[in-house]
Amino acid sequence: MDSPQTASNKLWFLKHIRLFEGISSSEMQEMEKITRMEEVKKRQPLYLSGDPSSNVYLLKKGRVKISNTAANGKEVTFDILEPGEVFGELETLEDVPRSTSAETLDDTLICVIPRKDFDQYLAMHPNVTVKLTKLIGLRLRKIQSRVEDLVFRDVPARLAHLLLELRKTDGVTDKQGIRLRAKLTHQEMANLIGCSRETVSTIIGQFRDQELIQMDGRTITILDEQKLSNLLS
Amino acid sequence: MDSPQTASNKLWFLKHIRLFEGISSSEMQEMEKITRMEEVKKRQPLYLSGDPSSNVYLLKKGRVKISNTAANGKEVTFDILEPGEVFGELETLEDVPRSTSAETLDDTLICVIPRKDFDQYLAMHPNVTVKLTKLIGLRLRKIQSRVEDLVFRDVPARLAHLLLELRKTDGVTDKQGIRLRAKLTHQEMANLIGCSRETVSTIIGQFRDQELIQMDGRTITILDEQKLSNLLS
DNA sequence: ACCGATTTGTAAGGCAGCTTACGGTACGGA
DNA sequence: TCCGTACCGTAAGCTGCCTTACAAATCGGT
Repeated sequence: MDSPQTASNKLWFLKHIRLFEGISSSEMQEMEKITRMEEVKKRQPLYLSGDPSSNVYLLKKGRVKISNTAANGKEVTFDILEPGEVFGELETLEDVPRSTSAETLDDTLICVIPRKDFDQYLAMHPNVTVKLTKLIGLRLRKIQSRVEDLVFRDVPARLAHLLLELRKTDGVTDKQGIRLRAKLTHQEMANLIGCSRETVSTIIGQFRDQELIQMDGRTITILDEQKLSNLLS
Repeated sequence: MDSPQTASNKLWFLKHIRLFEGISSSEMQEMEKITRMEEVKKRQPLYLSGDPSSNVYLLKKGRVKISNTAANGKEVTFDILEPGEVFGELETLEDVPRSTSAETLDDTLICVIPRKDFDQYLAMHPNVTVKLTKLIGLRLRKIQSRVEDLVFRDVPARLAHLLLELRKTDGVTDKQGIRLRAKLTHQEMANLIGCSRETVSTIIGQFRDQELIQMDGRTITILDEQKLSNLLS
């Protein structure tokens, strides 16, 4: 087994971070110098809304949930990040408190970069800054489409949309259909599409009855992608 | 009256663009060279969703609405831009089709920058790139809070929130309270908070009855900011 | 100052999805 | 393999908002 604590391994991991796609390896080496690698167990908070924005993170292994919780306990999930993503950089750019919380969903491996070092690094590596701008731009477009979903679509359509999105990042084709590795709870799906847990249960049940999906324990398999797409209308 | 077509005036305007806050005037001069100034009458589309992303825009005078329309004709408004904003740069960064539409609300003055020139300019002016990243970051946080609004709050709270936000960019204090220069129709407010026009009419009526706001024609004056804030809870 | 076009006010009826409630099921740690 | 805890399924009742409908008011261009 590789030991992820070694510097050589850190470099190997950096290659798989989207921020460094198309970036020279000497520039990655410089980034390597300012990062600290950490293993974080599942279900651990990395930061909470309101915290000072002292670090930027690179996700190596496992998934991280970016969310926010209202006073009454209700939660929205903005994104579930897969390995390769940068996160936590938004607020550090302006040095304002965290506007979201981040929590690991699995046992993860993350790189931690102190805010100041990240700022300095960006100032010295303009092409990485351009890449970062593009990544933030992609995220903006993604969340714009979340707003459209909430305004234009009802819950069945939003849920179908979620499943079809998960298929892209998380789907594995097998004999019956496309299996989603995600294993989200109904509550987590509800937080992603903005509805109650009970409604997700009901609609998932309808999808199962209509043989659009199949459930094996907590694993979802998409059986009929076409009919699911039709629900988006 | 100043003639906005002259180069000297273009430069004067650039100083008032947020993207160039803290940027040297020699760098602004270079930007000046690649821009084309245009006057656009009110209610004109600048681009539509699906169009090729050929230009970036700087808004000098008047307001521009960034929105999207569903197949059934329903519309979401993502933002109403005030003078000083950059827009249309998101999709040009990646050279993908427009994901939103842009339309003037007033008679406007805009600067048009061809995509390639903007790209080149960014490559040569890293500090402007950093500034752009920060601006896009701010927009991302703004739209995240729109998602929170849609999920956490009911229509009265969302409308109160909208009015309080408009007060920041658009509010003028006068003897009765804070007058909003915006003059939005109920339909436009509905598109901003994700509800029907009729519901806005009803809730605005209730706010008036409770003397939280006052209406003079299409002008809204906030009478009791405190009580309006309480509605956000 | 006029007139067509746009916007506003209001109200009844319907329904999607929330809330409340509770029993059953699966999971994961000891 | 047991047991506590978390998650799931389902259903009845409620409600906030949408839809439909139409009349009144206001706007803006000539």
